[in-house]
Amino acid sequence: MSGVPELVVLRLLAQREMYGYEIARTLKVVSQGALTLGEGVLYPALHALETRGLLRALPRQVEGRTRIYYRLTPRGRRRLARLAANWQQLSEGVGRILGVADHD
Amino acid sequence: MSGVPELVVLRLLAQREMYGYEIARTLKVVSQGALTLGEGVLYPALHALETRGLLRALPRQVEGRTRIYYRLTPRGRRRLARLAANWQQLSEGVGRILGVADHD
DNA sequence: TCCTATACCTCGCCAAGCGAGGTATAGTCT
DNA sequence: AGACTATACCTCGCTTGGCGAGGTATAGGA
Repeated sequence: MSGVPELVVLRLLAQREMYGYEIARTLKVVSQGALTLGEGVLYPALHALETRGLLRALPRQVEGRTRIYYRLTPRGRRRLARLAANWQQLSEGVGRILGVADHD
Repeated sequence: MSGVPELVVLRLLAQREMYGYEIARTLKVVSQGALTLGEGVLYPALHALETRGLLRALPRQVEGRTRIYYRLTPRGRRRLARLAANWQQLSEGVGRILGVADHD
């Protein structure tokens, strides 16, 4: 219905390349704790997005640790636009329902 | 993650008693088409909500057809408050992610 | 040595979403 | 009479998604 994890991951990566752990941290900070993706959600999501050709994986060695940076592909960018529009719709729709004084 | 169907159903019923078919129609109208619950979502949701004691079912015969009106219970009202707050949180969180100019 | 932080991963469960199909009545149109 | 539309309910079964719990490994500080 909402596809929030996919949406927010794509949105962050539209800014710049990031690796999984970083995405998780950033999400928490930017959303002020309102949005937290557990690793059991995040990593499978990243793999799925890569498989579907929306992300490119760029593994790098940094300070002895492996980081897999992800970069948005053009398809990913289009997908993001679609999902963002959907979210906007949904969000406004729910907003209208929540805000009904009364109807019909 | 979002629990949108449950939220909007409870919200509508907080206004007044309604029956399933009516809920579906109203949802569509009020949300201006942004939000549509198929019957495969709506009816199971209503049954679940009733089982969990958040709704009371009130079957009535109207013009030769059976309508099952639903009324919010006090527990349903509390649940609605909780879900609405959650939604608010989520919605704002996603909003912040979508609106990032840049961070960190 | 041990703990914490960083950084990745998968398995398996449960819940949710949702299309497709089914039943039945009332009213309208041909 | 027959066909079609709108109303009104229902369930089955598939697929997706979310998510906790667990596992591996390195670096650095106590």
